[in-house]
Amino acid sequence: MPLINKTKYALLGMLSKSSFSGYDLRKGIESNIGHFWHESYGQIYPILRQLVTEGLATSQTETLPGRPNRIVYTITSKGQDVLHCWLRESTEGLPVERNEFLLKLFFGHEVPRDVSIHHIQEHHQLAKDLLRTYYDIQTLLEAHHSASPNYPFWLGTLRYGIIQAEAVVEWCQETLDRLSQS
Amino acid sequence: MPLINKTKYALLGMLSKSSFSGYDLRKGIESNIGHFWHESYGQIYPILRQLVTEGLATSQTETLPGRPNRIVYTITSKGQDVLHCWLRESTEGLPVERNEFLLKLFFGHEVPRDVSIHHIQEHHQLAKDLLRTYYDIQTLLEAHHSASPNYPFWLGTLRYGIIQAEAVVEWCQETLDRLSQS
DNA sequence: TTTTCCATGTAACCAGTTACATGATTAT
DNA sequence: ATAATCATGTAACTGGTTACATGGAAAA
Repeated sequence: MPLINKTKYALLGMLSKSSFSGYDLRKGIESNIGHFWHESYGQIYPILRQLVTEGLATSQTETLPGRPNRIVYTITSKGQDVLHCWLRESTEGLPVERNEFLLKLFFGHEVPRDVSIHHIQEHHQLAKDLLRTYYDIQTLLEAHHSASPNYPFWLGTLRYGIIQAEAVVEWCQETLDRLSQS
Repeated sequence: MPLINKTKYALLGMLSKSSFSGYDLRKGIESNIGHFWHESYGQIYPILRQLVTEGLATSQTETLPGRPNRIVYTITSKGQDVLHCWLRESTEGLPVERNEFLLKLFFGHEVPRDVSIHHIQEHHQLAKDLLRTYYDIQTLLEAHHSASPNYPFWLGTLRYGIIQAEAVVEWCQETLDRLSQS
């Protein structure tokens, strides 16, 4: 059993909603949870076959004329058990991710003040852009999925991103003020 | 030149403040920027020697009786140039980090409602604890470093953590409400 | 007396991305 | 004509952690 590789569960989670080929899984992950989760083909394809050998999914090859074959994976009840078991487990601690932007800011005294100010202004713009994207998604989510049983959960993950991005926008304003006047 | 390995710059940044041994660098990184940056010995020691061969740092071995030898590294002016050059570069994009907590929440409909609620309550507690830690650090920072030229930058990185943690606390309240009533 | 601290170092491993190969089809 | 899409797959690489080895000193 892997220590930190959660790709398996991300794939099982997607397969719990519907059957997918490897190719579609990648796209589905990107569009549904792409703001906090990525998977590359180099991970997806080997692990899908692993799921089959472990009995957590089955595969059927679709042959369509004039198109490449598709291998469609379907979760098994054993796969659902494994997914549910993982979903019940607590996530331990907040993992410390490396933040290169903060690393540069921390050593900001080494370079002229306006260098850091410029970095923060760029960060500010990124956060505002991201926020607008999130607001658009929120509108779409409400319009198309507000009746889905998944809605409160999907809205929850989206709101997480929104609140974080709003906080970053505020921080940029506050910090630009401080660096300008001190 | 490495594509994403920034350990070199983290080490140069620390060395720009003062000379360090590998052992002390680890501790210094942990206590100064440990909330957004980690380094392990497996990275530190090889890269320190690499800094010396690249002329970015020099090393002197300290021999003290009854203690293990220490190898103390000092940044060179070339090392400072390299650091300053990196500090001026823009950080591109916000890297998407994997968030296992959100992954579980996204698939929350697969398990009973109280499972997700429990996860959020735990997350809430973690965020509140982290926030108290940050507030304590803020008090210490103000008391001991408010006159330092580094102060606005160090405060900036700390405030970033505070604002993010406050946002998470708010989100937990909002989301617990929504999941309880819907 | 057992654990922790000091201090350096490396081998083995794990996770993950990138870049490529293949080749037909469809859109620009 | 050129590029993008569909679709699977893998080898090579990079980044990073973990676990261990060494061994004396000081603290619990």
